Amino acid sequence: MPRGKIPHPTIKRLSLYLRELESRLEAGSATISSRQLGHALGVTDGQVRKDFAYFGQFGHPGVGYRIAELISELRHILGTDHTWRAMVVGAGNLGRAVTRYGRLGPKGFEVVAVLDSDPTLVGREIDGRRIRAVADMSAVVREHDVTIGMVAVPVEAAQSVAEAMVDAGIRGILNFAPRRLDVGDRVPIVSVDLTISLEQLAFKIALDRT
Amino acid sequence: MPRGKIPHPTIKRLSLYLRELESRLEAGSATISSRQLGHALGVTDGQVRKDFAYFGQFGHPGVGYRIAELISELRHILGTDHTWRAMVVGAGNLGRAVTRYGRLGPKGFEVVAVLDSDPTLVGREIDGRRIRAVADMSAVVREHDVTIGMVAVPVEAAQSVAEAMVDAGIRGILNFAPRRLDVGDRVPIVSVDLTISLEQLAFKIALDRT
DNA sequence: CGTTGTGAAATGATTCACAGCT
DNA sequence: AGCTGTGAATCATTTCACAACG
Repeated sequence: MPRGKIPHPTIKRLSLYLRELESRLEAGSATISSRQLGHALGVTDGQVRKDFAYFGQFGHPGVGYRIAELISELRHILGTDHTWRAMVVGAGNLGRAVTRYGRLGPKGFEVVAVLDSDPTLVGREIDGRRIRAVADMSAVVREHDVTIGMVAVPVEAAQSVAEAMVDAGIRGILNFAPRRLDVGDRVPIVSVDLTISLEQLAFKIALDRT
Repeated sequence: MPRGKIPHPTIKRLSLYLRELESRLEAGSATISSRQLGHALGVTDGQVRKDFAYFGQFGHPGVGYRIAELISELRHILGTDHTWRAMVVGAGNLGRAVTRYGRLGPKGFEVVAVLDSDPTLVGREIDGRRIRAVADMSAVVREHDVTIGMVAVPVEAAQSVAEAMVDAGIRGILNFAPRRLDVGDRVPIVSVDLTISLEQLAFKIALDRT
């Protein structure tokens, strides 16, 4: 669907546009101009128009963008116009928080399984889902047709869990462990690292001071 | 300390370099070349050298970079050569997970307080820290000399908590709520949004398919 | 030697500015 | 009148390539 090559920063902004648009639709707005949308996220109106133009012509001259329409387009582009089935590996604090995280459904994601290697946890329930053994990962992936794996285990176990996920047929990994995972380009990985976010914040605070 | 203007992408990589270097130091390595370090993160050797060159001359021709030395330099640049005191607002699943997150100390961060608005939670303990009322935020910030605030409340409360943090004298915000926070440039904000990370992953998976 | 530091060249992303549509 | 879509110009970042160094 994309016409030509898409800048990486554009893709990051697409999600931010979508979040803003959903909030405005809920608030009752029907249309929005590139100027208004850009202002909300701190980018220029031209940037907004260019970002969308990589994927087609979604706007209406003299009017702006119809919010509901643009939301569908963006969901289609991001691939969240259908639901992705995800599994969480690691039922510790973080795994439980992610599993119980609400509002994922309307965004196109669903946590369908939770796994842990601790035998005392296996069989318990989190938010209505019975914890399965990590050893059963392949079966779980098959049973639930899981496409996304979330790594929420201690850092020492993260690499081997990631490899097991790929072997089990997962298509992408969301990594919460504070280390680089090497799966040799076999599936895409997105990482969320608390300490790295904090470092970025610390740097920005120090800049402010100057 | 920085010579000239620093590209934003460079700052993001600094944290990644640091994480890799700490892991290699722990594994017993003493030096590393720009080639090896770049290979580990998927960037070119030239990129690595240029990134460091914005801040000074840390390498040794014919040898590479001495890891321990480079780690100190990076920590100094990022401002994590001293400890930042942080407070978590919101003692739900996520707030508890963040509060109990280990290994923050060696990275230069410490969660010194946890707050919640639910009176039935106030007074309870999380990981040895007594939960305080959100109404006492200013006092907590003063008592513990808190500089970083983490927003771990439901999305509806996020904006007002952020404003309260700024009023209480916080210097930077780490936001876990899935919305944009507006504090009018008064303090820097870094956001961690699970749904946005998942969308980015979904997009990458869809690309792979092509 | 192998490896850094760094200008110069190439590539990539953003801003500008305006024709054209409603 | 108001706003989009887009080529051209500007600005930012990365890559190249090589002199200088231990």
